[in-house]
Parts: sequence; structure tokens; C-alpha cells
Amino acid sequence: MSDINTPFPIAEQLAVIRRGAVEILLEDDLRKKLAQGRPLRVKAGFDPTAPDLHLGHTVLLTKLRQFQDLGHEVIFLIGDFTGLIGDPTGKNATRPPLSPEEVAANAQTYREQVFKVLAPEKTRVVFNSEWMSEIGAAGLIRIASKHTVARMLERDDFQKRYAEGRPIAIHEFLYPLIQGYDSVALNADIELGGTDQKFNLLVGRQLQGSHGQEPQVVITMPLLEGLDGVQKMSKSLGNYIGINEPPGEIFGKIMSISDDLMWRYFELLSLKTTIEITSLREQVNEGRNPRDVKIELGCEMVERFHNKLAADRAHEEFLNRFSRGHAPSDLPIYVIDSKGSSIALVSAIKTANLAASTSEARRLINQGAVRVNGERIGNLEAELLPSTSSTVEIGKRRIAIISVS
RNA sequence: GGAGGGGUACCCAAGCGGUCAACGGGAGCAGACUGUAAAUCUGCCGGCUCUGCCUUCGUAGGUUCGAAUCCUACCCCCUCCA
Repeated sequence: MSDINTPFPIAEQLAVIRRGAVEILLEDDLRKKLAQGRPLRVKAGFDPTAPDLHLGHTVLLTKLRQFQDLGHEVIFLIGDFTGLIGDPTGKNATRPPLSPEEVAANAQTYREQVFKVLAPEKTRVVFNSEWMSEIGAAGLIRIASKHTVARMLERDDFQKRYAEGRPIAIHEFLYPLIQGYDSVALNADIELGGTDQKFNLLVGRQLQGSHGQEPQVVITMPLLEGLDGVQKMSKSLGNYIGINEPPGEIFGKIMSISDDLMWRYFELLSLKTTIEITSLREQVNEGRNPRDVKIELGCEMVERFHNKLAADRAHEEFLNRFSRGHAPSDLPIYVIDSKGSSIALVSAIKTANLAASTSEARRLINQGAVRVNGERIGNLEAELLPSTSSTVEIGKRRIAIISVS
């Protein structure tokens, strides 16, 4: 859809670039760069740690994708050298250095996941060890000479720690410097990062300036809220949608977010144009069920991380399950060998991992959450007979076929 | 090195000899209402062979008929002074 030879009008490009961004420094510089009419080098750096990406990570990737669609070049930088330092932004997280093999393996996994969002043919993957290993101690000192302690201490994290007398190790200063030097090495036009990266990104501007380059434009993207709509999406909080999750999961999790959050996700994750999204909003204002709009988002996400067919299936499955009240089509099946006798429902539930403990199973039964073959069971003594298969449902989301042999 | 404060269930946080499986809030789960939304209301929220039993209140001992609560030692965190 994009053609490098016929660049999009600057105003149009600016609108796309601004969407969802927290800050663009400096927008004037950006305008000037765009006016040059050439593909810009857009850089984003990533840790060499084992990637298991979720939608939160794709906010940045989606923005990169938008740049690609506008005809620009994306440089996906894997910070294998910086990985030796560990970003002090993550405070106490000192990471053990990775072996070259691990870095290579992680990089491969990155490619697989990242190219679900980015266009592979328009993405240049680079490692900063390429130039950092060459540069040597002398080179590092030269880089360090281009920046001052005062400027380094502007970073609020450092500032705070320094003021409070907490230690700042010298090597922590090196992280922003090297990240900044990466921009010099790549002669980056633009660098993207999360809001927490702002300082590091700005160091790049400064270093490029002192190396006689035109400083890069810094664009910061927000941290995506998780499923709860409040805290940032993260694996440890369990409020995430992983891009490797099965279609039904991705779809279902999208459907479970609030309407407010849905618009946020549209803005930051969807490749629909701003105009299309505005139109959807209008439709909802005029009475269209927000659920149906959410379905569109769900389909888009599943299609992106799987494919169109999977999206259609997930959609259909959803309608069957929740709109028409049918049981899902492929349920997990648990076979329990009871040696020919019947088995207590409570223990069957536990065995089939539908509840964490038999105590929980009991509580659920008491609360009327359990249905066997569609029938609500309130009896703790209930049993499953031998040589039968029963569909056991707990609430709306936990369901399995339990086969007693 | 000295002085003081604290470590309680997923998180925050009460309790300070029995009525404590442990107040309250958050998160989570379930029910009602719905659009698998939000909001709201209700219930649950250590385990088990469940009207009882077992294991939990930093760790290990001790006192007591009985301890999360008292004593001793140890480990860890925080604050102030040096």
C-alpha cells in the first residue's frame, strides 16, 4: 500500500505518527525530516532477554509498523551489548549476562513474534555488539567524554538516588550512553521507546549532535493498560494478552475488556485508520452495541497473531458459546480411571483442573456455579457414574468433558 | 558501632494469652443483572476422607491447660545517631 517513491503528504504522515504517542521531541524536527522526502531510519531497541511478547509490547511495534506503511525503514535493534549492563531503569533487576547462543536463540524468537506486527522485508535487525565490540575501551571513553555528569544526573531516577544518597554505580551511566551511541552508529532519524525510556532516548539526540549528526526525533509511546484497565499490562500481574496465545483466548480476553479500554486498545493496537475508528465511535454513540465493535477488534487481533481463518473461527465460536448458549466445539477431555466405580463430582472437578482444590470445588457447588450436562448441581454428594462422559461447566469460562472409565 | 521500629494469608493491613483459619480494604472467584463490558447487589476467598480433623501469623526452641499474641536465640527489612 505504501510506495517509497510517492511519499504520503506530510500532514497525513504527522497525523499517523502522532496517534497514541505521548510525546514527540521535537515535532518541528520531525516535520523537517519528513519534508526531505526520503525514507527515514526509525530505530527501536529491545533487550536480548527471552521474549514472550504481549499486547503491551506491540504498542511500540504497531507504531513502527505504521512507519513502515508510510514508507520508512525500521531498524530493530537487539541490545546484546547493552544487555551486559542491564538497564538501571529496572532498578534492582540485575540480569545475568547471556551467552552468545542464548542471544541468538532469543533473537530468533524475537523475529518470529515481532514479524506478526512488523513487515519483515522492511525491517533491518541489528545487534549493537556489532559496533560496540569493535570500539574498545578507548572508544567508550571517547563516547563518555561527550556527555557530562550534570546532564546524566538530570535523569529523575539518578537525581533521586543521588539526592537520597543511594548508590549509583558508574556503569549505570554507561547504559544511556551506549544506547545513545547506537543512534550515532545507525545515524537514526527517529527513535521510539516507552515513556520510561525518555531520558535514554534524549541522550541519543545529544550524542548525535556532538558527532555532527542531525539529532534524532524522539517519540515516546504509553504503557498499555492491562485487562483490568488500571495497571500496566504485564505478565506478572496476569492482566495480559500474550501474542502466542490461542485464538480463542485472545478473542475472549479482548471481549472481556471494558468499553473504555476498548477505545484505548483501538488507538494503540489497531491498524484501522483514525477515521475508521472515529466512525466506529459515532456508530456506538448512535446506538450500535459496543460489543459488536469489540468483536471487530477481537477479530483484528486474532487475525494479526494467527490468521483470518482463526479469527473467523474464534468469532463464530464466541457467538455459539455466548450468544446462542451452545457448548464450545472442542472441549478439553479428561479421562479419569475410577476402576469401574463412580467418582465424587468434587474430586472429578479437582482432577480435571477445573478447580484448584476439592475445597474450592465444594464452594463452587454450594454457590450454584457448577453444571453437569447443562444441569445445575447443588449437591455436594453428586457423583459421576462409571463409563459416562459428562460436560462439566463452572461459571462461564471453565468447561471440560470429564470421562469416567 | 549505638538507639528505636517492624516481619501476619496473593497485596495492603488489624489483632498482642483463649470467643483466631485470624477484623477491614484491594485483587481474585462465583451468583443475580447484562453485551463473557462497566456499574451495582449477594456469597465465597488455607487444605482434607468436611457438623470434624490437619497445617498456617519471619525461623528454631521455650513458658502455659492453651500462643499470631509471653520468653530466648537466630535471620531479614526500615528509621535515627555515629
